[in-house]
Amino acid sequence: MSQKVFVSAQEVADRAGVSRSAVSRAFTPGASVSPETRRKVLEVADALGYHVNHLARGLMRNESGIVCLIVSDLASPHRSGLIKVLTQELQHSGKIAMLVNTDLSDGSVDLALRQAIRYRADASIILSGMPDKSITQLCLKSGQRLILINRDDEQDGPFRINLDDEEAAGRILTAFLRAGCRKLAFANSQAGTPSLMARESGFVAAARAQGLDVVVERYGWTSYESGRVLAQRLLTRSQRPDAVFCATDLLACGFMDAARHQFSISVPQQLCVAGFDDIEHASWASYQLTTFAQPLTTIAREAVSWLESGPVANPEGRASAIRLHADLVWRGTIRGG
Amino acid sequence: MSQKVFVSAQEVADRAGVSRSAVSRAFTPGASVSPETRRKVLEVADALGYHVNHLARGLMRNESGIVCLIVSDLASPHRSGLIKVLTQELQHSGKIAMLVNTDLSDGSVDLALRQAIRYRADASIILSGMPDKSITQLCLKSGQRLILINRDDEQDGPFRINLDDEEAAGRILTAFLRAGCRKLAFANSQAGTPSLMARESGFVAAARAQGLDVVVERYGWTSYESGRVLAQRLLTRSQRPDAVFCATDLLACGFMDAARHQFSISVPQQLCVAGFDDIEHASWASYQLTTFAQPLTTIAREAVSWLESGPVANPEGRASAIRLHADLVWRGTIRGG
DNA sequence: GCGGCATTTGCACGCGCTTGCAAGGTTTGC
DNA sequence: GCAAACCTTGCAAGCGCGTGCAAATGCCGC
Repeated sequence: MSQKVFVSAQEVADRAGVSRSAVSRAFTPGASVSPETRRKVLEVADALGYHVNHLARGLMRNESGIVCLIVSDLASPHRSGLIKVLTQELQHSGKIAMLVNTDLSDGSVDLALRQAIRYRADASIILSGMPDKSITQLCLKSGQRLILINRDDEQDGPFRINLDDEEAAGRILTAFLRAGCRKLAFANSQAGTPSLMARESGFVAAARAQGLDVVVERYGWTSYESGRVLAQRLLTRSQRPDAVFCATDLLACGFMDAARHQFSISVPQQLCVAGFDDIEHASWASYQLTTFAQPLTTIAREAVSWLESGPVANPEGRASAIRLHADLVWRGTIRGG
Repeated sequence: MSQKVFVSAQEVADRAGVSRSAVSRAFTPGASVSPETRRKVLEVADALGYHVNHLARGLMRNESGIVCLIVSDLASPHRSGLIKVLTQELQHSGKIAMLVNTDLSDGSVDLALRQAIRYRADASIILSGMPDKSITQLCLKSGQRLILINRDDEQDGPFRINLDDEEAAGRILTAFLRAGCRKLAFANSQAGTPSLMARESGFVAAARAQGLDVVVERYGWTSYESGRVLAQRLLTRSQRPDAVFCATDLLACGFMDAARHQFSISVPQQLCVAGFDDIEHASWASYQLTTFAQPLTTIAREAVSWLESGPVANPEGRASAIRLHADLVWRGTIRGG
């Protein structure tokens, strides 16, 4: 293929009149090398355009510096926002992100993890889907660290970061009730993701505790289009809801557009709407959606700081998880406030 | 750090009763190995959870399989859409994407390219910013391939993929004129990206050719918020424009929201608007924006197929670039059609 | 001037893998 | 039946680097 000819440490050593080990040490923080030698080496290296080969370094150090991000539906606002802060935080701590898109086939989360193993990634962060238990075990046994974000898994071993979806659902119910709503609905996708289901069941349970029923409708993917379809279904019922909690902002946007433009329902006068994620459009003038903000930065920081925290205390991958709080962002789609 | 203990080829060899070379060959397509040996090896490998170490393989083969994506503003709809198709196509051709976020400091495109060199990436694809010429030369000299997307650079060596922005600008002018608009405006960000500037100058030039003037306004980043500010500036002029070409859909969304909700101007009756990119929201009911579609899939395919096309014909990095056509997506923000 | 110590340097080995080379085994043609 | 051709296989070298170890250097106090 391409004749790649990178400058090697040997060339730098020769030009600087030192041994190859000296070059190696010059690029290793804290190594035993005199300041003057280091300076000389760095100078020559810069002039020659030398860069440490991280493939080889990873081989020796048994630590590649690579962290694998496993994600599907990568173009959705929430996902891309999360990826953005994750890459930022990772780079900040000297690591580099490898991105695996799992949109294609089905068992591809497993395939993605295998890819991570091949490149000897220090860790994998899973944002979508759910790996098979066997492959999870393989990763852990190999010493790879695993982080699940909003996956709410029962498996022990991986580090899990979740939001308190049920609690949020309870809060939004209170807001609906205070606005005088009684005919409640929940609009969900059919994805069946744990966090989506937690929002749903949390909302239903909270309503039931108040003696109220919730009409639950699920359809398709977590997308704008699904939101429209859900509106179609929920707003044509004989008992039209006066408050809808959408599992996601994207659904909420589609829902609102259908409600306004198709059914000429005014929000929030005739219908209260809430979403989840606080994607960018939620704040746009056309939506002004009341929703829950995902603490993206906190999630990323927690993930990275767990990675930095050294070896797992308990060798037999002990359970470890945190649950974060989602702030309610109050805008204009719920009356009162 | 973490005691990573991956299964090695030696262990597989021992268990399968073959030499280490046999294992290596079993995992190399087209290598000289009997079908039976290969089967045996793969079986044992699977049982043991062996995975070829791509760091070591990359070291030997002088080809890591890594392609570095260098990008800023990663959460914007257009960027994330591009990243999505790029990762897809790369994975399809057996490569893996490394993601470098350049949001932080300024010279960080250069830093990103250095990172790509360290990991001996087979190629780098630059979606944002502009690398220094010296570092570009270093990459090329090292045998790294370079792709610039929508960067419209003059440098020879890198492969450049661009859109025909000027031609698109001409087409949108025709559409405006046909709708009876004569008071033209162009809303741009201050980013000064070549493609944004090409849209602007193309539009201005086309208008001038028709004897018409264009009011050009530039402000801030390429964002929704900037669109609102631009609307503020353009719609309060004594001579209010009746047609605005926004350099980007995001700007157009902000512009339209401000026009409607703040100035109570109806689109397209009183004001025609066009954007560029065809991001997802452009098709949403609240916007129905007439815009140009970036041929994302084609861009990604062209990029990857250029990577696969083997060594550069001309050793001294010859110029090589393509210019793609942006389709006009006709929706509801221009009268007539 | 010299022994003791701390610092710096070079040597050589190994990380896990690929691959040229030659040896061994099997098939084919005559 | 034997040589030539082919397919497989193992050996060993080497990819670029980090690092333990021992040798070399420099410094200090006496």
